[in-house]
Amino acid sequence: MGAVMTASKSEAAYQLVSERIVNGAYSPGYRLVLGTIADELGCSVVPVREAIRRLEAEGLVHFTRNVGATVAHVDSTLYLHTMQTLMIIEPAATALAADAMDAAWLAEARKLNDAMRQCLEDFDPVAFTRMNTEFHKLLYGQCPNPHILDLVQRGWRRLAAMRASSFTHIPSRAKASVEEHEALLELIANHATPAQIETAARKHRANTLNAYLASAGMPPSAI
Amino acid sequence: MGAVMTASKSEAAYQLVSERIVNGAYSPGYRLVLGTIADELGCSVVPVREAIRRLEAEGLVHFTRNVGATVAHVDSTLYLHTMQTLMIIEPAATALAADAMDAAWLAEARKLNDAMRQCLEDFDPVAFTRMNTEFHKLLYGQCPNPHILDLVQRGWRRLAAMRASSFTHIPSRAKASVEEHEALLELIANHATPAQIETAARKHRANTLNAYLASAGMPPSAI
DNA sequence: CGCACACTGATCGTATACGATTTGATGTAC
DNA sequence: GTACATCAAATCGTATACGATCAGTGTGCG
Repeated sequence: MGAVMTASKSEAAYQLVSERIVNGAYSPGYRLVLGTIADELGCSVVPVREAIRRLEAEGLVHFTRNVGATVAHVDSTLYLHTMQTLMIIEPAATALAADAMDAAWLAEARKLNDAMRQCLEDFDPVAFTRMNTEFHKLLYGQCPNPHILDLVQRGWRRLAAMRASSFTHIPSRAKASVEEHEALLELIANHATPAQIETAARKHRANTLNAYLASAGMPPSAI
Repeated sequence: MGAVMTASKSEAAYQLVSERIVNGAYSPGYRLVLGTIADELGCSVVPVREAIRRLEAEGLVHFTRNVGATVAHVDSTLYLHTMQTLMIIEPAATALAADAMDAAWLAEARKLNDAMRQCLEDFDPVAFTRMNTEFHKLLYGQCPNPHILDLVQRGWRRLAAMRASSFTHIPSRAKASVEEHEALLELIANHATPAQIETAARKHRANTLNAYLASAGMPPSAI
């Protein structure tokens, strides 16, 4: 046989719905009907229900008793809250991952950031966004604390779900972003302390958040 | 009627098991058998299963496919990771809640911290721990970002589950803790910036974490 | 004596079935 | 024309049932 049937149907349902939300195939507000998804997967509603509840815990879907589930609506508040959460956790994850950032890691990160710079010249925002996601994954991916790593990943998944619905994109930040990445890598190359790395990474995230806040006519983040 | 039957059975199962884990009635390693819990609640296994999976997502229980669920084992690593996560998130939540800390709030917090000081003199570690939990809840409880608030609460629930199994208690930190609380309240009373509040609150948490690390012969936290 | 293997009891995973609840529509009174 | 009561369809929530899987046990063979 090709693939080993290790995954449960509940897991399959989770993967399917999750991916579709992150991809944007299911837009915010989309009604998730248990029976429909169950039919599509060729299983009964019980595993689907479990998957939906898991996605609810992740904040990707909204669930109302006896009514059903919908893909979570994206509004400026939700976006703000997600960005704020990431602003706090991701830099910490990055700092905690400092030990794992060796020469090979640095080379890869620099290569990726250079590719992002190239995207700027090519006016390719789609590739830029994809690479930016990859770059940040490189930053926090080696975090040795699984709880923190999980929180960061969930945050990025939520962001992806929002971006897929083209909620927000701030082109004016792109150039500064690449430069801040560069500065951060420089810090890391010079063996800055984890605390310094965290500060710089948070600054980077705060700048992105504040650019959004400014565009929405709101005051900058307090922290 | 007394209570309105708004809660589903799944919710009831979640509440029951959750409370027992946090209380310590179910110790780490305790085997959670769906059928047994279902009988106890007078319902079938389906809602219980859903509750267990939710607790798994929270990190309170460990789940193995086709084998079953057990209350998550507490080891030094898990404790460390949980403390580290709280060290990062709770101070941020506190800083974000700064706006809501008015005179009335300050009075209540001071009263609680004074009561903690009294517990020190009375050598009452149980009341001290309870009040410490309350004090920190006061600190982060007004955080306007629901995601962050949720993360902090989950962290404290995990801590409670560990403490219930008397995993750790560091009496030598108690006195310093009260004094650090005092200093933090002083900062807040003097209208320090959220960033300053976050720094002080993180210092407080880092001290607690480092006291544990030192007692375990490990190096202090990098951030 | 130790190891491999089949067997068994317990438990999980999911399908099916049915009652409970909500929603939206229809009809009627005002 | 509007507001409200009533009803039907859709959907959810859970009970029950049964097949699937795993840990533990006993037996036979090397």
